[in-house]
Amino acid sequence: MEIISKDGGILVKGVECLDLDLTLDCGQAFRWEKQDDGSYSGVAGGHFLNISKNGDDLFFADTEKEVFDGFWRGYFDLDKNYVQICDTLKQDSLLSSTIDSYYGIRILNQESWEALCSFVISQQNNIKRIKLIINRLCRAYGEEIKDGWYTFPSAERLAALSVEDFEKLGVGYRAKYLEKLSKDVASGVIDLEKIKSLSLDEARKALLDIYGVGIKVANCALLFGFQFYSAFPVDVWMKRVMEYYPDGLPECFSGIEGIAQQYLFHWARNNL
DNA sequence: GTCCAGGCATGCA
DNA sequence: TGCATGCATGGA
Repeated sequence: MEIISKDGGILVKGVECLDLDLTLDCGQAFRWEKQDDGSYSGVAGGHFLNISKNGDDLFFADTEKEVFDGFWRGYFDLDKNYVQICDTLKQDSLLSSTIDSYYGIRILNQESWEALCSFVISQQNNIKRIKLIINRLCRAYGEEIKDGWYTFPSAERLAALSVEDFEKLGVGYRAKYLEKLSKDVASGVIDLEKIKSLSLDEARKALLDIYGVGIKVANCALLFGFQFYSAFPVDVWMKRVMEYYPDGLPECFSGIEGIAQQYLFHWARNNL
């Protein structure tokens, strides 16, 4: 991997196992929009980004080196060896064919607050509508950092909202969960940074104490927002996949269960 | 009109 | 501990 400053952005050469379509539009992040030229635009970590891929070259448009090193490099998990991970996972026969079909899915290291909120909204909901709601939330309460592009609102900002305010965004019965979650994170009753430092089991336990967070939402948040690659979310799609693993998960998933899960989730949505 | 979606809290046994 | 039920909304 070679990193070059070019044309006001950052060019990363030699990026393997990264497919933008599969990674940015697979139901782990909800704020990326495909552009007519095939690139993706979105906001994460308070930064706007347009990203494009040409062969093994990845281009971060209008991006300073500091922001790339400080945020995007980690967000796209560029320092993890996904080629090796995929080789390991392909010891499993179902994943072997799945990875061949959908090569290049990565885990995005999202901010814990955004991930937690997003997956509370995701429950008993479909991906299209999750995106719709989160878009409304950001437009209403986020900060406009580029024309038409808004940040994900902070817990402090959302702590000022009432249950009715959330309901107006169309979140339905989840409004009461979001209202309490926002206030508790803003006040420090829930400390997301501390949860990051815990073991997987302890972190999961802490998330399960949150009103509106069950085992599925907790595991999604752990995987996508707290960097626990062993978290293995099981939703309605993954329940169907689990019939293929009656004896439990294979040994080769160990430590990277979450990455295996992303491939299986994608396979299930396209084949079951 | 009916069914379903990256489920959860609640009540009851 | 495990299971049934209600829950908001919008797209298919």
